[in-house]
Formats: sequence, structure tokens, C-alpha cells
Amino acid sequence: MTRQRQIILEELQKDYSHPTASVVYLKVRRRLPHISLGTVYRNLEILSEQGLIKKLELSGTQKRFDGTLSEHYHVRCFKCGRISDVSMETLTALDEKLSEMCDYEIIGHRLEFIGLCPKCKKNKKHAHKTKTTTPISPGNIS
Amino acid sequence: MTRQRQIILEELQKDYSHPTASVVYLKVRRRLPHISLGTVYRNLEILSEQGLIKKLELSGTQKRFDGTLSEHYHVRCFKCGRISDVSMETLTALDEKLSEMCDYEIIGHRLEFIGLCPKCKKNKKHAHKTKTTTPISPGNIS
DNA sequence: CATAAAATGATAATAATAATCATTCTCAAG
DNA sequence: CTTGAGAATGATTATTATTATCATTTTATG
Ligand SMILES: [Mn+2]
Ligand SMILES: [Mn+2]
Ligand SMILES: [Zn+2]
Ligand SMILES: [Zn+2]
Repeated sequence: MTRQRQIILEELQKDYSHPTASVVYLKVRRRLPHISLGTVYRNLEILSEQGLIKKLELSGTQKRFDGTLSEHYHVRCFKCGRISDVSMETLTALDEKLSEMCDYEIIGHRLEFIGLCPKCKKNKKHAHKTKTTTPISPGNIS
Repeated sequence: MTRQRQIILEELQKDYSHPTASVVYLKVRRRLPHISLGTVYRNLEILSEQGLIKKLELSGTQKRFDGTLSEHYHVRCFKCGRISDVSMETLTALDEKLSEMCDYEIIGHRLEFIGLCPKCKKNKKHAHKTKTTTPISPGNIS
């Protein structure tokens, strides 16, 4: 566990926003100004292989990382790209159900909800009053 | 509806393998040898905006396209990357359930099963007999 | 200390997709 | 049938996220 890896892990564990690799890079750079982006990618990969973090393959172009290890689903705001945790029990029954219905050996599933986050809901209502906020393309929040 | 767009649509409608853009390109090129890859991307985008095909944002690095318009889920073989249709009713109740549990306005969800396809199941059993098949990286089947 | 293995930072490479642009096609109006 | 505007094409370049390479540095271990 190098200094770099330790700090990447720490920053991820106190960040509940499911940051992308480049966001992690920006945060880590505040403590290690000379760290390389490649080192961040490399260590995010290693940490997720070791089971210390989770690599999320959600929709959007960029992968996201999660310091919370418990199994849970996510919601994505289709307007701003925010990812939030969902407190819904894991639907293992789905896998069993499908196992009987198809010829694949089912080992799991990936479920992601899509919606409009509270902030974007509010902005939508006052859209005529407030000036159009720069639309953050989902998956490219920096 | 240009000749190119028509043929792209036709090829997709008779292909149940959820091909990637580059696979569509290869197939279409058999009928239009001078078509450009850019034209394929452009038309797949337009056709999906028009609701004539579906653009699938599944896991893996490449987008996939589906000529079947009815709502359905998919299974991905984690070994070979094959995508198959799943005949399970759409779980709209999940969205309503989550709507009451969180502060997002839920508009839908994305569900993808992961498993081992019949062919890979068979290969696994005879792994000691047959020589190791070139592992097709998921998302890069050409 | 020696020294082998692992990790780093800098940089280049890859791969999928999107953008650009001059040329060609389409098709309704005259 | 011409014609001219707008759409679409093929060729090419650009973008973006991620991975690979590699010389140098760090780390762990006897
Ligand atoms: Mn989470
Ligand atoms: Mn399908
Ligand atoms: Zn939002
Ligand atoms: Zn398979």
C-alpha cells in the first residue's frame, strides 16, 4: 500500500458522489500535486480487484468508483448525471427466475434507475426565472 | 430514407445478435462496398432517434443496436460477450416502488443480466479436451 | 547493505465515437 | 424537364476515456 494508493482510497471513502477517475485525480492532486493520472487509473483498478472499492459500470461514457462496499443499486439523473445510492434490497429472486426461463447460467444482474434528481427538479420548475444553467453532459462532470 | 439508411435498417432487422456499429458496418458493406463507417454511425443514430431501431447502452465498451422494438431485457455472456433477449415482463413496479423511497423523480430503469451462454457452458465442460478458444474480449466481436 | 519486485510519472497508444467538410444526391417548385 | 436548397454522403480528422510502455524510483526483505 503506497502513499498514492492509500490517499486514493481515503479520498474515495469520504466521497459519496461516485466520482469518475478524473474527479478522483483532481481531488487526490490536492494532496499529491505530482501524482500522475495513470497512477490513479492503475490504483483504482488494483483497489477494485482487491475488493477495497467498487468499479461501477453504469451508463454514460465514464466508469465510476464507489468506496461503499455493500451491495446496492444506483439512480442516475438523466439531466445532470448525478449518481445516488438506492436503498432497495437486492433482487436475487430475479436471477433465479430467469435461470428457469432461459438457457444461460445466470450469475447476476446490473440494475440502474434513471430519473430526475431533486436539484434538477427544482431547476425545471423555475426554468423561466433562472438563466439556463450550463447543461452538464452526463458522464463528463468535471 | 436514403439507400444507405434503408439497407442499414434492413440488415439490423434481420440480425438478432444485437450487433455493434462496426459489425453493422461489415454486414452493410457486403451490399454497399463503398459506404463509410461514419455513415453507419450517423444513420444508426438517426434511426434510433426516429424510433425505428433501439440503441442499447449495455455494459461493455461498445454500443449495440436492436431491430426489435418491443421492450425487453437482455442477458450478456460474460465469457464471449453474446447478448440475448430475455422474455421477462418489464418490471414497472420497481420504478413506482423506488419513487416512494427516494427523492428522485424516477422515469425508468436499465436492467441487464449477466451469465454464461449455452455455448460457453459447453466449452467450459470440455475445456481439458478442446484447445483454448481465442477469448473474444466482450465488446469487441468482429 | 544488496537487490529483486513493485510502483511511479511521463508519455504514447488504442479504440469507440463524433465532428468537419467538400462533394453528391434528392426532390418539390417553377 | 430544369433547378436550386437542403439533406446526406464518403473521407478524414478530432475527441475522449482508458490502457500500455518504459526508464526511473520506491519499497520490502534477507
Ligand atoms: Mn453507491
Ligand atoms: Mn434485444
Ligand atoms: Zn440532476
Ligand atoms: Zn458465451
